[in-house]
Amino acid sequence: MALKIQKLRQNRRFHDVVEQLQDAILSGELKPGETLPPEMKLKEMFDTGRGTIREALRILEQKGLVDIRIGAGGGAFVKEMGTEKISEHLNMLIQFKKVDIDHISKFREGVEGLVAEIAAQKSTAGDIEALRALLARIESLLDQDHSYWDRFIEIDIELHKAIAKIAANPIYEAVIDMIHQNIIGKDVHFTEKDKGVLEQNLADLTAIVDAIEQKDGTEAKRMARVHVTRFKDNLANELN
Amino acid sequence: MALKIQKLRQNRRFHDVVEQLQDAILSGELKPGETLPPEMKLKEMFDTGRGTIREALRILEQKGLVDIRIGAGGGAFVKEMGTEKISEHLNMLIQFKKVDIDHISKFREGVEGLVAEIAAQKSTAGDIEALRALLARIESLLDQDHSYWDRFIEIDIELHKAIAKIAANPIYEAVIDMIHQNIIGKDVHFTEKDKGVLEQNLADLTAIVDAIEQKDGTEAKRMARVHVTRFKDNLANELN
DNA sequence: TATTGTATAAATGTATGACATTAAGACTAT
DNA sequence: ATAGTCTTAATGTCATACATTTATACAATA
Repeated sequence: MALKIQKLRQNRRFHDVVEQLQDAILSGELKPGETLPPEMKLKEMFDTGRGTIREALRILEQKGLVDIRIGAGGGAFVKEMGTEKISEHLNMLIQFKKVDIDHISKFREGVEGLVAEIAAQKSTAGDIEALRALLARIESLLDQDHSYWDRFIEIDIELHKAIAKIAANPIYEAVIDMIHQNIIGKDVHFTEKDKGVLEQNLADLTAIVDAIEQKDGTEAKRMARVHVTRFKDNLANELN
Repeated sequence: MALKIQKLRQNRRFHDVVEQLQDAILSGELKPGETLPPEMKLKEMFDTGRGTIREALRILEQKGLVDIRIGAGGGAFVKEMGTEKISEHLNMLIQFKKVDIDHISKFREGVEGLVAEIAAQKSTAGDIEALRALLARIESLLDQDHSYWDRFIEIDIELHKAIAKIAANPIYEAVIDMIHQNIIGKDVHFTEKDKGVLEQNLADLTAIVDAIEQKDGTEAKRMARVHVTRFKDNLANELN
């Protein structure tokens, strides 16, 4: 026979502790905001040394599952999970040169296209109204002094998130979120000469919303992809 | 002014240790394969207790930056970074959010479609050869006793991963990986009566590979989506 | 000669106990 | 009311001892 060997994982007690606590959290047995028992209690419960417990807690903390606060009323608080840790890793991969901006942009292009397409199929009148409100906010931004233009990206992202929300699939939302966290913090600043770029972006976004309103999935997808590509190119120029 | 406050991070010595070691790794000062100094040495170097060092090492390990082996010749080995942690976290995220199978499947449909399309554009003769080899393995599986058929899913996943590899974008690979992690462990078993289903699946996969070989991205995408959808439906029936 | 056993040493894994530090809350004094 | 002070519950850190794992060298043996 093929002799199926399972690499035997090293017996490490803290690993067991992590697993059990993680299961409790992911299963919802321990809800966000609640605290795990204090180290001394855990030490007794698992019948192990305090060091072991602490190593387990460090791992859970690094996984983003708990938040450890010291002092009275402190302890390990179960956290609402988000995408921070994922983008932390993404950033590490970028530093390690395993991933570059182009990879991210290409991925974003694909996913935002899918999302826009689905949103076009599912959108309601209320959804469109919300999107239009965001477009209006961008427009009013452009009427103001250019020192306000940095907020453009923020609202742009809000709009993409709103579209993802319409698609009504939490995985798309999470993935979109992961990508956006990576765009934020790039710290770009727009000057007077960038006005054309921003107007172009606004035109793109408007076209996407129009297509979604008309339930034209194909066009929504196409424009979303065009927009993302153009966005990346501009960002590359800004950072150059 | 807007008063930009930075939440003051709690003074925790192990955090400092992590930072310094992480910098050394990310900057390339410590290269993959090399080991950090042993705990006792680090303890001296940082002038701190061993527990503190160990907590720092646990964090680095969880970050996927080092691999800790015990025994003589062991230690903390700097790892070649990969995308595992990203898929691990994505996976935790959807477990935490209790995303249902249907959302995952719909997402998978979209992403596998994109990946197949890109792979069709980038595939080389060598790539096709590898894919054909996997198809052959599935075929030979079907010739055997049905007790072997459970391995079908494994190879199916291998094939999808191979396609993702051709697309040559680590982010897609990570996402595909996350999806597959979620499918595995469903523990389906095929019986004699499922032969038709498996043959259908094989036909789908063959069609995908054919399309990729002919650089027909549109068809590759279409078939990938069909395959994923059909796969889900069958799985649902098996589990029912 | 090839294999099997054995001793050694180098590293991580674990347990225990003591003390330091932090921060919330109660209580006091002004 | 506000500011100080004490108490206390928690995590943070250090030191020491011992357990366990594993690579390596070396010896014993068939």
